Amino acid sequence: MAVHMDLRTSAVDCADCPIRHRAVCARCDQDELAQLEQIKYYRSFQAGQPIVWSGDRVDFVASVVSGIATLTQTMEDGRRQMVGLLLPSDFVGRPGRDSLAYDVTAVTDVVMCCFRKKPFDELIVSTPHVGQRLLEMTLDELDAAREWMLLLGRKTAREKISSLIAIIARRDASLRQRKVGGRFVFDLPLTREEMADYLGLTLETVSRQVTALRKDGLIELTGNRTVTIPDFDALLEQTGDDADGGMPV
Amino acid sequence: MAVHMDLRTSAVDCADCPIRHRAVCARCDQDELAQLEQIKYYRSFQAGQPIVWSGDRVDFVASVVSGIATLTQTMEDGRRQMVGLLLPSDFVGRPGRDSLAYDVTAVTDVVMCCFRKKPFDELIVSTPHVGQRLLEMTLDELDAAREWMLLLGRKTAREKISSLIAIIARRDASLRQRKVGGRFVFDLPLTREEMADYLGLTLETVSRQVTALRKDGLIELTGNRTVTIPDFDALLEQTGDDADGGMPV
DNA sequence: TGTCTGCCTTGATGCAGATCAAACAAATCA
DNA sequence: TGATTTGTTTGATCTGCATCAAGGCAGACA
Repeated sequence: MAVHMDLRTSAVDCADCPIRHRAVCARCDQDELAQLEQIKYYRSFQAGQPIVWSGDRVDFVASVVSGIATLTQTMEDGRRQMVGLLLPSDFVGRPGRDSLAYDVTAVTDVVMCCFRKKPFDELIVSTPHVGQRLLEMTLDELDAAREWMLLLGRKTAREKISSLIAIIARRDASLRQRKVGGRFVFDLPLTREEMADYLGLTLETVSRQVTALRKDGLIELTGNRTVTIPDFDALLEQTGDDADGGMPV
Repeated sequence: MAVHMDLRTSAVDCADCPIRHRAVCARCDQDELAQLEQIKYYRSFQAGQPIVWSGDRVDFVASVVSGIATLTQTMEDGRRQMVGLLLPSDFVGRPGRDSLAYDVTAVTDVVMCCFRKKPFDELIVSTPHVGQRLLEMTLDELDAAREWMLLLGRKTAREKISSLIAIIARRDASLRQRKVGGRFVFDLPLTREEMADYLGLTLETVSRQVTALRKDGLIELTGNRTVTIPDFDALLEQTGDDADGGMPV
């Protein structure tokens, strides 16, 4: 078993921060940034470690700086549904409430930029740009959640897998500031089981459908995790979404 | 076919508004309210009428004053998934973007309190309380969407129906400022097909499961729409959620 | 070197819910 | 008054995915 420890990583100047222009602080001016800097600290989590348990009191909100985390809901009998996938710059926590309704788990090693909750809540009231940016990010997440609902409620297993691969490819491209046209290579950050939890399927069905997409030439696999999409548009046709499929950037 | 017309109902003073204390204006002081009053107007929609089409340009955001509306996403081949259920005081529209990613439809006759979009966007920047309240409401909606995702991805048909009935009962009770304990009577605002669209089922399955719940004595029906819940806790046990199930008010 | 252990694949079988089909009930209309 | 429409129920059958079960593969560790 790995050492269970929360590393305090050395502080990073906001000016050098890799997520400076996308995170909740994106709109802040120098003055606001200085205030945030006062209440921030970094925490690291190892792959597989819980970050927050559902219902537990948390005294911080945070941005993902690097790595990937998930939000999951679990029923009493163990059925699990992923309800959020957090990539760098995504925000965790709920201003004005001191616990979350779902578990937050580090999928890879994760570094979070945490803000002490109470002063952060006050910042939302006192300075405009944090709240405005948070509203915008929350609206984006709501849109994503609604698209996810369509996937869960109405798509077939094959459409679900194709959609997930397309979503991850797009977010990966966006983080790396690339475009997904033509041939595109990236790493799946999730195991088959995590993909199943995302999609409302079993891991066996995920495995079968991934194999099917591979056999149909829509994706290529190097090992279990590295995916090559030879033709992004061809993959999109398998998702069930209409051609124009929205989502700018 | 009914007359297709947008009624301009007579203006209502915000002070007398039935949703004054719950809507996006809940936190506003007199001064802010006066500014909102400047840019607001009422619109009525008849049951079944579209309010906004996905992708269309909209020049307003709005609160539902009375009646019920739905947000739905539709795939090319006609598969439909409801992604939002709007009751009085709920908000429609996306500040900073001039179209929506889903259709908005009046289920019953609906009255909306609309705000012209451009000045509303400016209000969000210039006055704090509208943006803060909107953030809070959006976070609530996101939580609800995530619970809905668990329902869509992992619950059985019976659990879905029980959950939907419990949700509607709770929201109905909240609007009427009652509690749902013991025996509780209310009207289902949705047809079987709309329930199916909400739950990611077919209308036949909805019908069968409603019948099953009735035969098991968990609900009683008067006509197709009026539901009596003789024992709310017994119904909750069918939802698959853990006993404490969260959600204050 | 062998043997765990975690993750993935593949096969056989079963079932919940979809699909197809028909009939019923209540409301609206001619 | 009967005819049409809209929403609902019920039955018969089908099927996509879950479930149950085994085995494969690569990296970690003794």
